[in-house]
Amino acid sequence: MQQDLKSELTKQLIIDKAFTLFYENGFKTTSIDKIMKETTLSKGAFYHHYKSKKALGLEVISLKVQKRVLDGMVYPLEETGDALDILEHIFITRLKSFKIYEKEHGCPMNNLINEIGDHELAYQLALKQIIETWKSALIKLIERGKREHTIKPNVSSAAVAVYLISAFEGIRGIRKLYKDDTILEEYVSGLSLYLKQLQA
Amino acid sequence: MQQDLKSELTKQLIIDKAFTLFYENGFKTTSIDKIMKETTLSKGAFYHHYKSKKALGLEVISLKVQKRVLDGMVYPLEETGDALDILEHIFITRLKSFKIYEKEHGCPMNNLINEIGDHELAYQLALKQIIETWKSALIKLIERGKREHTIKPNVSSAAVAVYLISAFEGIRGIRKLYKDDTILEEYVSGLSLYLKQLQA
DNA sequence: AAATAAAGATACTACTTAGTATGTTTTTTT
DNA sequence: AAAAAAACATACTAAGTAGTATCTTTATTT
Repeated sequence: MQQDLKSELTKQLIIDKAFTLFYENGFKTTSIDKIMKETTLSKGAFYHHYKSKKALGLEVISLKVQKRVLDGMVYPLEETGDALDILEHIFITRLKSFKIYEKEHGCPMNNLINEIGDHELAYQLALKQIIETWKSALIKLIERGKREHTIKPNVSSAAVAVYLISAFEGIRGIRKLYKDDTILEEYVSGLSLYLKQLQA
Repeated sequence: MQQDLKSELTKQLIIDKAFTLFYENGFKTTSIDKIMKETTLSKGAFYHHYKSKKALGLEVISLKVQKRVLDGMVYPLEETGDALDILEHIFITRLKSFKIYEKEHGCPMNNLINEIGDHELAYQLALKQIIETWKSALIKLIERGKREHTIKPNVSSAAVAVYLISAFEGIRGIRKLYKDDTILEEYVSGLSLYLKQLQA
């Protein structure tokens, strides 16, 4: 196989397996050995492509974790239509569409924020960048809603954005503790109310 | 020293040091050796009092972590006065009163929820119980607010309770990524708005 | 085709981990 | 005061950890 392509495929394979193991079992308790066992490649292969576990962690965050948030929570905000409807759709419909697997294991980003968000500046920056991108996209949509008179003008867009993100990440952690969706439905109900009150 | 008192003091010492290390460095990366080095006692002493690290973790949750939440977030809900004022005071004033240390390291309970909330049923149950207690106390206060006509009657108390808890835990994780309080102030602003809209 | 470099494998080091076995010291019971 | 039990200490085991050194295999360049 062509060398640069082979190298790229191997790195992607490592990143994919690493992401899944980090998500299911946590970052710190996932060893390079466990990751490479999943890829059926060797430890030598890993250290040929990455200089350390930290370097891998950063790539997993900036590639896999970021992509998930962008695809699921950011790009959909850029659609056309009523701003509040879009918010409702993303924060509620999407939450309800999660598989049991995703409900059990929470949000990959939030898991990392709480596990390693205060340990290394590099992780902090990589994770913060995702949050900032998300927040900016939310603010942009809320501002549009104000201009189009579907959202009350006298609310701080940044405040609403931060409050929406906080509650969403919070509930994804808390849901892990439960075996059914009651708590999710209560969150959805609380959020619906919140969004209705933003209506112009 | 009297034996049962000595035993109790040693266990308390271990739990205290364990809580701090779990909080600062995470549960999984805190070893029994590190904990016992802090106590200046030996590993033998540890395994005389606890049968495993898991047993210690459960005691830390049900004693230290639970106590913190009860003292800071639950008991104050039982005070007399306007229900919304109490909510505002606890969720806002308290958040602002946190030391840099607590802002940097987030919420001990939320850290544990996200680090080990999906790993062991026993941890899940212990953490869930704290959330349920908190939620019940919030519902009780909101119900009182409705009876006293300070809170709108047509909102679901459980939904509001869950939404408040979610956002609070969420922001305490997210704050870890930042070096200043801007994000906290935006959260507070978003929450203020939310509470005002609950006013009867 | 030969030389070179990248990709990957194997075997290691030095260290950390939870937990155990067995010892000594301190307190309590008789 | 002697015996028993609890509190604690020391030294270990077996398994796991990140990372390195050195090898073989595969692809690229000349």
